[in-house]
Amino acid sequence: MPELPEVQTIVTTLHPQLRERLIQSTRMLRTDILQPPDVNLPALLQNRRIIEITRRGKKIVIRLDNLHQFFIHLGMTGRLTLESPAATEADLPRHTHLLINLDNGLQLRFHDPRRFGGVFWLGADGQADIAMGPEPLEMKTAELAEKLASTRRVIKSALLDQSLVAGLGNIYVDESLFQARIHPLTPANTLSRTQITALSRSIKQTLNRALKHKGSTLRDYRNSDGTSGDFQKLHRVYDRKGKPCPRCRTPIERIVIGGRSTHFCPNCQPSTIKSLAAATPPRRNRQ
DNA sequence: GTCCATGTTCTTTA
DNA sequence: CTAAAGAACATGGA
Repeated sequence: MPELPEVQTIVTTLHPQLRERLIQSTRMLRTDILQPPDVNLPALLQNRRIIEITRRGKKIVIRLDNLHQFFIHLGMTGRLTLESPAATEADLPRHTHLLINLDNGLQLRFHDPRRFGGVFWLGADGQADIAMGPEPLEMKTAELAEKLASTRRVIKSALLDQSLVAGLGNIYVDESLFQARIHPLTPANTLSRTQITALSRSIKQTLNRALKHKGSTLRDYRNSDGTSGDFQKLHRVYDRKGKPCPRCRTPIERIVIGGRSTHFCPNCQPSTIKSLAAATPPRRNRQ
């Protein structure tokens, strides 16, 4: 759920509150959210000072004074919040998995009902960005072009692949493709130079607008202080099936691509492949 | 009961 | 062999 704008909002909020803080104690209420499963996280964090908290793709990376680091991934429903400690553990909200008590009397909490997220210990040598593509806000158009030329997958699926570009998810891919006027089923390696230039710009603009509004809250996402994002009000296609396109009033369509719901305007985002039907002819019986 | 969900990874198929 | 498509993961809300 949380994509780059949501994760960045959390990191931006948390950084000034976490930097220089001493970790006094750590409590794991569930151990199956930790990777690798055999590390003793409470022992590794005890009396360590947090140097900084940063973002890479959708990962929240925390670096300690001994140069060890770990990251938290929020998956679909994860929350990372800073609050006053509960009187007892029974008072904690259901699905709270990790508590980190700080020397300013506050408590960092990881909460995740579906548990698609988790805590990943990297230690001194682990790298947070193995198999991750460039940061979309920093990538050059040529970089995007090179990545897209290397795959025949449809553009919607390609942009969701974190090894291609890191940080985009279902919302911002749909919104970016709409702004660039690209049909989501277009094979990535058939995009024109002009389309790639437009896409590169659209991705950055979309993410920057979302950042200004502190992300999109559809259901689960909250900032670390519990507040919601605002950007869902400005979505042009995502979750707007049947509603009029803000540009041409044609009803927004919803289709499923790679198992993910995909929203687009059939008029503003025409398929450039003249006949998608002809490109994938009806299957004939073999032999 | 059904379907759907802001994500990733493992398995199967081509 | 590799790339791509599909299934699986776990919970809750409509």
